[in-house]
Amino acid sequence: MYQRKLNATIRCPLEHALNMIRGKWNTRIICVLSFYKTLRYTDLKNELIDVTDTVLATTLKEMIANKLINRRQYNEDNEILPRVEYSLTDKGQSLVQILENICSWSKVYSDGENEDLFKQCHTCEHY
Amino acid sequence: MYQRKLNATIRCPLEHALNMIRGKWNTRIICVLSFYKTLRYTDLKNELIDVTDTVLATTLKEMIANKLINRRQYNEDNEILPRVEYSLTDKGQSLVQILENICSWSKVYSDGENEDLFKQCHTCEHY
DNA sequence: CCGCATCCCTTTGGATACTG
DNA sequence: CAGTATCCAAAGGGATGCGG
Repeated sequence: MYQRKLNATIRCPLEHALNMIRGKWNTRIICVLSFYKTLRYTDLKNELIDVTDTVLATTLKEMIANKLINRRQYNEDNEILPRVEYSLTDKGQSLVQILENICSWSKVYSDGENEDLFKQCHTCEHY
Repeated sequence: MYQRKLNATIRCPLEHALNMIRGKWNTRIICVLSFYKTLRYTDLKNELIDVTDTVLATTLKEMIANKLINRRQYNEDNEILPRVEYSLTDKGQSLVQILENICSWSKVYSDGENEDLFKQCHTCEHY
C-alpha cells in the first residue's frame, strides 16, 4: 500500500478521502483521465506538465492502491516495449463531481483576486 | 499572507480551494468551529488533540488570510491576559457542506476497510 | 492568555541516471 | 515504453522556551 505518511494521524472518513487527493498531482491525474478516459503512461506524462517519472509513478501506485485508477497492461508476453493504459475506476470517476463542486465554490468565493488564475482554468476545463 | 508554498504551482480554482484545506489541521479547525461557533484560542487548542502552538497559530493565520476564519480580540487596552475569539466566516461556513459531501463519499466507497475509522467518526460528528 | 522565535525531524517532491 | 534506484532540496509539522 503506497499511502502518504500523514495517514498515521487520519481520524475520520473526511480525512481519509482528502488524503487521496492531497498530493500535488492527484487531482490533475483525475482531471486528464476524466477527459481522455484512457491514457498510456507516456501520454499521461505529457499531459501533466513538468511531472517527473519518479513522482508520477509513485502517485499512480498510490491512486491504484486507493482504487481510484485502473492499470491495464498489454503485451505481457513481449518483454520489451510494454503497453500500459490508465483509466479512472468508478470510484475515481465519482470523485469528479466532488472536484467540480469544489471548483465552483472556489470561483464563487474568489474575491476578484488572482483574476488570471480564475480566467484561465487549465485543469478544470478538462472536466 | 501566510500561504503554503505549493501555491507557487497552483494552476486552477480547484487547486486554489484545495490548498486552503491541505494542512493537517485546517479541516479539523473548521469542524470544531462549525460545532462550537466561537472558541477562544486555548479552548480551540484543547479541542484539537495534540496540536502545538506553533502549528495552530500558523494555520489560523493562513486561514484568516484565506478569509475562512474571523479573529476578534477583546481587552485591547489591557496589555496582559488578552482575549481572542475565533469563528468561521460565511465563506468558511460554506465549506462545511462540501466537507460533508466528501465525508459521505468516503463512507460510501469504504470497502469495509478501516472499519474502526468509519465507525468512530471523531471529527465528522461535529458537523 | 495568546501567541512568537528558534531549532529540529519527517515527509514530500524532484533531478538524474539507468534498465527489462 | 514504462518505469526503478539513488540522491537531494524544500516544505510541513513539531518541541521547547520565551514574552507582552
